[in-house]
Amino acid sequence: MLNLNLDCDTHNIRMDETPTDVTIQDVAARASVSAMTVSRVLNQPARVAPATRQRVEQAIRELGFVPNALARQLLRGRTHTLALLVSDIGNPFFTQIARGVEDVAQRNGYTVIFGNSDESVEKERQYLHALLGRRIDGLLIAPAGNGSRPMLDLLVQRGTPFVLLDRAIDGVPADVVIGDNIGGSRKLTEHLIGLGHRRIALVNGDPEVPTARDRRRGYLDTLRDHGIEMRPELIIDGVYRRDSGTRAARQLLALPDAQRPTAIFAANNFLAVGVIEALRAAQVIIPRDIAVVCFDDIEIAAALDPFLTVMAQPARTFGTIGAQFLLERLEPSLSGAAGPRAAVAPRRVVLPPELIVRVSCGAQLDMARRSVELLEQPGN
Amino acid sequence: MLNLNLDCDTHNIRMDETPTDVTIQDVAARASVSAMTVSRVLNQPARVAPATRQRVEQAIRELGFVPNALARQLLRGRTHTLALLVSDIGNPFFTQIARGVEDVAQRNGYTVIFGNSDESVEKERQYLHALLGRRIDGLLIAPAGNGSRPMLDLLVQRGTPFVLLDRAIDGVPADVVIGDNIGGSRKLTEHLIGLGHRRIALVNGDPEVPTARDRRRGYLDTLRDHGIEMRPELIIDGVYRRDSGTRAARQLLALPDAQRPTAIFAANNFLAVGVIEALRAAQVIIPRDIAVVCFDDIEIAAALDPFLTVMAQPARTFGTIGAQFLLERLEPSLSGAAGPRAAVAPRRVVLPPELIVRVSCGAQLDMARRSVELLEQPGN
DNA sequence: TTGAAAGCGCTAACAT
DNA sequence: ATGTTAGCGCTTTCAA
Repeated sequence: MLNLNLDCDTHNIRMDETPTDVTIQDVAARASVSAMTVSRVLNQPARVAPATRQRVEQAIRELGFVPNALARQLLRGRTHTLALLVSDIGNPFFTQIARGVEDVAQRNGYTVIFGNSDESVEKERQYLHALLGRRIDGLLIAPAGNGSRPMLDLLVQRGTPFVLLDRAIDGVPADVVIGDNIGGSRKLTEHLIGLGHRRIALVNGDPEVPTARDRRRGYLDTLRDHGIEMRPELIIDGVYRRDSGTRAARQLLALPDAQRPTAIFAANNFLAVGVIEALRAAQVIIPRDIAVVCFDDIEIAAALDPFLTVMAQPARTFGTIGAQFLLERLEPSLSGAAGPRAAVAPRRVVLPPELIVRVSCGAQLDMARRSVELLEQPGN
Repeated sequence: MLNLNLDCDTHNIRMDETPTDVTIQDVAARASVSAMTVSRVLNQPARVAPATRQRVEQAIRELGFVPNALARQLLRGRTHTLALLVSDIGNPFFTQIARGVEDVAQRNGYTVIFGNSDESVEKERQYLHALLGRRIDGLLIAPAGNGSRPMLDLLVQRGTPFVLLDRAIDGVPADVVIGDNIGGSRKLTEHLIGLGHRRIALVNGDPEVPTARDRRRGYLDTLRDHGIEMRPELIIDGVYRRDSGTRAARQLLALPDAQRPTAIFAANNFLAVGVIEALRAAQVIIPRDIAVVCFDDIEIAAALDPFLTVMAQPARTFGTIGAQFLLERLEPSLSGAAGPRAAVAPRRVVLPPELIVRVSCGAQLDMARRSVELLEQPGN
């Protein structure tokens, strides 16, 4: 695998030369035209004589000229750049959103800057400042929490359109794309109740986070509707992280037998993984000893373990719709030839999540067969 | 959950007013100083009289002034922006890399633009052009394939430093951060051979992709070293995607009994998931009927299913090291007060992956218990 | 310590 | 169809 460089045209690295940009002037000189003509070839090719155009295009190619977008942006006041600020880039939910945003943006000639606030309002603030400095045209943001308001107000003040993803914030006049956290939470809880569970624990994230609050609400409402008493010791707050789930599960397992839950509702995918880990470590069998359901999908895991019931959200769609909202504000022509200055009122879209119950009789038999044979010939 | 807006200071949306930028001039006027003074307050606060500075700072705050980075960049020729172009943002491997890059960049005052080439050289080309237009200072790229060369040559020509991540490309004079795909592949294959397997299938990605080529090589070399005959029908090429894995597994299952593999080596995490799905669908028990190992980690899944042996790569480190390489080229001062113009030769780092065998006797017993009880009381 | 002038690379608005 | 002028918002000289 030793690769001798047999290539002849390998360019040399000239780190020493002053990295002078190839400008439009250079191209103009090379093609014996004015800078304006080059500019026109770039922006309105039809308005340049074919012969001239060809000459200019060749010069561009020969010089490897790539127009400086900064200069254009400075002049036009538009950067054709969007930004997506999420609270956890490691979460597949946000990754999917990113795909959706990137897709729509790319198709419309926009570039996307991704940022990761790590659930920290401070980091979020830093990012926003950098992004505003870069004069992004619009922002999609999954706010770290209610502490994000001041920054959002600044955006409003500056007139930079933005879209709230996944988490709404009270009183912020912006488009919102969220999931039905209360409804999804209700369905998940009802699913458990329908299976006969009464002592259902909720392993939740930070109650400051809107989604966590709503998931808790759906859980509580459903218990109440079914006349099941809410038990404080079965509700554990934390953060949307694996270790938080592990800790919560341990705490639940430490309860006296009579109080221990028969089912655990993990309010988030990471929490669920943590919970499952802790349960296995404690030799607790899912779902025999304790059942587990979770809000958010764990796509890959679910493919490997059919015993996980999840509430899956159409994450990618969060991104595409959010990006479309933004683009409609940026280019009114896109919003279906709308009125001239019809300032669209903030929109709010609630995307319904989907309950995915993968377990089936067949799967169970499969699992049974699997483990029975397991001890005979381990081969992994 | 109906949120009446009780807030009084909610700013109105003024989409109609011309969104005139607050400029340095505005601040200067407000503070009764020249633009230069404001500029200095921003860049070299120490060189401004405290009294003046305070006045300026207040004006900045009052006007909500955020300096236009575009103008500064245009002037200075440096954007303090890096770009990360990966081939699949949905892959946790690249997500982890992104975290690493973002981390280092942020800490050094750089912004990162993420791009997703979707394994398409054409999309990659479009992105690169947009990025060059934006005058990024440096690029980290997991090239889509050997077809990426022309673009990389352009980067070399322009003198924009870049780092190749995960995939090296012959004859491109740039820093490289890759994993030991051959070595990792060998270990994985040896693991299977050690367990007694002889008919080991390889479910691989596109042979055009360097990592796929290397993983194949490690597999082949190991078979040869152990005197095991390579069987063409057991080597299936495809792409690094779940459905490709599913298809490959089906194909393998369709082989006559005598030829069917006893173990499958999935060359990538997504392929592995597809393979596992297909096997379960066919009532094939892992690892009794067929063992499965895979290159790349499937972190979450592994937490749920201990029967998966994987070759995990330190993805995040790929990102941090890559970003550091870039920054060292951009700001020589970072590279340990190196010589003035010591043009560092291209560096090549090979990060060793780690074999993770999670299955244990305890886990097996756990699984056994689990399924035995399963049919009695399903509760998920 | 502060200011005036010039210009980064590009394009809108006028010429021609 | 092509060219000229001016200036986007900022910072680098050079002066005061």
